[in-house]
Amino acid sequence: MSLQIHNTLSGKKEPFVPVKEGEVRMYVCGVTVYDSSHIGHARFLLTFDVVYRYLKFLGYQVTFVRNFTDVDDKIIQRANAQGLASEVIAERYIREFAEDSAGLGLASPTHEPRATAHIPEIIALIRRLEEKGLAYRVEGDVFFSVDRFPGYGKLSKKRIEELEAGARVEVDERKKKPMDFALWKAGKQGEPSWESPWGRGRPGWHIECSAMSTKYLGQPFDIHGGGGDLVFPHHENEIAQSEGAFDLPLARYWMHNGFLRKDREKMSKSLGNIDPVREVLRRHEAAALRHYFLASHYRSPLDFSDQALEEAGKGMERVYETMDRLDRSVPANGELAPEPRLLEGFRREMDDDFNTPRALALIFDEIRSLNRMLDEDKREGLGSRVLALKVIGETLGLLQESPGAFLQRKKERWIRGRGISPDVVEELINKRERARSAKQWQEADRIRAELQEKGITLEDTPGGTLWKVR
RNA sequence: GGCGGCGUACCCAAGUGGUUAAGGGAGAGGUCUGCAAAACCUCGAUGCAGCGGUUCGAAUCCGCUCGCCGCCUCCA
Repeated sequence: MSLQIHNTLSGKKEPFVPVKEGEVRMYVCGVTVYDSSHIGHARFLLTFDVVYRYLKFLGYQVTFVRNFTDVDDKIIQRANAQGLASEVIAERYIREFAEDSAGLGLASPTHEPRATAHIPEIIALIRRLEEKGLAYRVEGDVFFSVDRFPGYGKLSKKRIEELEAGARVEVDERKKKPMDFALWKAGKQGEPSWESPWGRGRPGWHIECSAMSTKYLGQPFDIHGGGGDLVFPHHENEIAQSEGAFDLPLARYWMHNGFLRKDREKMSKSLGNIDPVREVLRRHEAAALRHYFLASHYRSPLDFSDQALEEAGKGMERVYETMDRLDRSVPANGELAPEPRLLEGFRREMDDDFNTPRALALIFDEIRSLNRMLDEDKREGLGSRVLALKVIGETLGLLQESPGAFLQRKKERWIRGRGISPDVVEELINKRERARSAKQWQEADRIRAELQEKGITLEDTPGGTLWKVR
């Protein structure tokens, strides 16, 4: 069995066959940089981060492109509201995005192109559409004519007539059809604009992705991804533009992730129910967030809550505790190869449209089994199994840091939040140690209770007393 | 109105025709321990929103009902 991917185009899982053997080219629609990324963005970012990592794990040479939309109505709005240039706003949030991205432990895409750096390509593409009679100008604007593209609606399974009937927004009267969309917008005072055959202006939203994906990946390329809300109209329009221009499919596989919800409603700016990535990362470990996302399938809707994240964090702690235990008791051995059975199991699950919940289950089964081996002091094959576990963890983007570092940071975060000094804790532990060696159990237990009161749990191990936070 | 999705144990969540319905969190009992903690072991849905139907066999297919959500407008 090989990799199967659910393709929005067909609505079914299909065997994945790349255009070019051994290579995968994928494009994922990124963010519009007018505000901080929120946790809903984190879902699509992590979804495709894992897709990217897994394809590499399978041995493909992957070219991964994720763009920034850095010219757009909302950026302009925001810039004007703050009396700043729109480039300043875009720059600010691109920088923030890089920080969040690092915080989330995302692997860097091959290219992260910006719309404003591809104006010539965009103009060339629009000209081509004009020449082919798929676009028309009205004053300084250029629109795409959906009537001239027969496949319009094939991705979102919509029919143009029905869209017109259900149109709820006021239509620009200058358009031939209500569903026609802007490829180029005439420049206005106080907006960024570029010279073009149609006068000064700026690109419409959808055209940048067509121009950039084709530039970096060619056409057709393998995988095009994004959040489910981009299916219509964004991706539908990309298809119309690119396929209209070149008479070739744009992408073979279209992948869309489900939404993150809060209190059963989609997270969105307009509802005001969003949590910025940076704030969530202040409260929770990135690994907890990742576990939480991976524990459900990428296409399912998922409800966000701090409690769920808390629980996911506990699971990850168990994993890291075990890894820590293994690091301390299994000597590193460069000669070992990762245990193939475990890797095969992982592949079997992931090949089924990236079934990360199953893959996670595999990890936890393995964690239990390894702990048991340590408990029973059995060591045969332990090294290869640990190695395989690390490979899998890395492929899912989990286990990106050493267990020691993870556990230490978690402790420090907690301590800092409560203004407790580690020195004081250490001192109490020493005091208890003395009481214990004198078999003064009452005193020892009193100290334990005192620390427990503060949320600190003691763990007596052969190597001494360890402490951990709740 | 059109299109699509969801409803599985206390909570989260896999599984979409066939041995015992994954896994995580919480809970109960146990092993270990001076006592704990951690780890491990055991237990936990005779049932998968409800009702019918197809089938030798259904959580899984079909129909209806109830409840929830998304897209159709900027949105990951």
